[in-house]
Amino acid sequence: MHLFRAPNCTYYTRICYPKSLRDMGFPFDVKISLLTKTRAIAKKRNLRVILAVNQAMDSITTETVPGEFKSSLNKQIDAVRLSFSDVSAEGVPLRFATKGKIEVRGPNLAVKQCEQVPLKLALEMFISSKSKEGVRTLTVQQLHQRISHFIDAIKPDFTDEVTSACALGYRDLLLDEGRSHKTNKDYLAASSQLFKWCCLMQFTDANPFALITLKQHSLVEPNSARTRWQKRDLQALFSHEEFQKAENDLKWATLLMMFQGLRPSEACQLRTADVIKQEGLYCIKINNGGEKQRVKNASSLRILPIHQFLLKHGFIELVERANKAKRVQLFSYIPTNQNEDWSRQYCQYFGRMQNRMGMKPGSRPTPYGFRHTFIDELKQHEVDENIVAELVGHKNQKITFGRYGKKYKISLLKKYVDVISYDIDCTRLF
DNA sequence: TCTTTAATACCTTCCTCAGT
DNA sequence: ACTGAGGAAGGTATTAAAGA
Repeated sequence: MHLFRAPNCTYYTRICYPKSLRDMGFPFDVKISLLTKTRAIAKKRNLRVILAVNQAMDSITTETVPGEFKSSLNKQIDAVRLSFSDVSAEGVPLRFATKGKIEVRGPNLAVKQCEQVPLKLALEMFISSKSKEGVRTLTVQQLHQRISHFIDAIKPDFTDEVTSACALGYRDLLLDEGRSHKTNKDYLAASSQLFKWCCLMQFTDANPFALITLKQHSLVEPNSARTRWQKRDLQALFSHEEFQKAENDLKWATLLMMFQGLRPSEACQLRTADVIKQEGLYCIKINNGGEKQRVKNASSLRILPIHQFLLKHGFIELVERANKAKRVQLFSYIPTNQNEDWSRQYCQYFGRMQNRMGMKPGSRPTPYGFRHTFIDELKQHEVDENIVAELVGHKNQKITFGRYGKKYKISLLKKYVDVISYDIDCTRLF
């Protein structure tokens, strides 16, 4: 019997049976993994597991059937592991020394003393704590909305009233209400987050949502979740008078998505200064240098050579005109409402235009679909996944640091953006 | 043990509807 | 046309489990 340590504090305990037992027909050994914050906690927990296994082994007689013993041992080990949930990550017991009295301190919260914490108060405190984490306001708003949905449905008054049975009942209710699988998962995750926080605050002993799952998997294939634009859709769009008479901003933003694979918001927030020259080639720099300009995440930062189609139809001239007019933003789109949503105006104009074209919401391809189309076209042309990932700003974990870590040359990327060709007639567009 | 793959948690953005 | 609200999906990081 020995302990060894694996990276990131996963501790494995491997228990090898003594030879005498192996001779009796116990050809297996037991492997237990424990994930903890510190080595000290892992050691303590391992000792408890080993104790349980030792006790079980002592009960082995010549009558013991190996298969049955294995399953009963597994149950005992699980029971020990489950008992760890009464201990927080730092190894501090969650139970109070003075049970029932709760003391809360926070910058904006007076010291409170009460027998139980009202759930709505806990929610407000959680939300206020969450909004300090530097996440987008919409994220916090969405969390609030989804947890409120749970509270309104089940109507518990206090944090410690919520049992796993309540949580399960709520799950069933969600399943009846007919949202998508992923949305249901996110609803459950929101409430789970609240109770996780309640555990840390010592408002509750356990997270009632911890073991609640949805089981049935989403039937939607990940790569067909949103429909791409087929070539005939693109041709129909280009030859439709609604698109031809649309504002230039809308046309150009659309072209940027089609030919460069930009996200709608990335196209809408482009500045004139983001069109640069590198290695002698015109490029678009996706960055967060401007006022209110932002990127989705670190891997979104990238420099893209501009596609020949855009060059041919006057993209550089457009930028130069904007420069001459001393415009900071390339387009007239501005981040609207408190969410500072850059793509909203564009997406709404585009959606209304599609309505006029007779394309029905829900079944029509959407602006984000241009990005799917871009990626899919490159995929169909057997372009290396790493190249595509870099063009669209995805993180690619397959590239090993130090070996393939260098960025591709702009001239190489240029060769690949130009692979895009939709073969559409655009003589009347410009 | 070490590596690879699958599942989950969490955050951000996009899409649509209804009210004004 | 603009907003708020809520549903839906995209995407990364972390964690669990399986494989070699």
